[in-house]
Amino acid sequence: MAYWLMKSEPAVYSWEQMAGDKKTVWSGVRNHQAANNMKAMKPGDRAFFYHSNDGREIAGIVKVSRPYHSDPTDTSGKFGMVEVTAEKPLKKPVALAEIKAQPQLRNMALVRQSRLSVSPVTAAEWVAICKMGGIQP
DNA sequence: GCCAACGTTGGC
DNA sequence: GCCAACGTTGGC
Repeated sequence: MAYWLMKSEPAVYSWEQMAGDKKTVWSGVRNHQAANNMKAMKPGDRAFFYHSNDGREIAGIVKVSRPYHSDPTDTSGKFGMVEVTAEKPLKKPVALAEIKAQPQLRNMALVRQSRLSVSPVTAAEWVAICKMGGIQP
């Protein structure tokens, strides 16, 4: 069981839409590092749903419901996608500023590589953020 | 709106 | 294979 973080601009696709849709495919990723992270995902893995740009906070949790497979929006055939299902919102969204203020979270991929749209999360980071978000890990 | 980080492209 | 130019992401 691994943990991840997936970014979305709320103006494009928000947590509210994610929760309404129940599940969605994470298409459109065109970065190899992000794609490799999705490749490593297994059904049942969980990911934080992060609002980038406008919001800058973790809003909810999704679960991987289908492993990496080809992305029909990529005509080159190089990139794939996973399918994720909304699990639950955080009781209290966790802002990027709060994450940066926590010494034990300073090494998060989210902080260190701000442009990476799909990044790994360690078990310790997962637990700490769930606690900050007011939910059970 | 600005800019840092970083990926990609293309000339050589 | 190197590197300058350029485009994009995303925080501030």
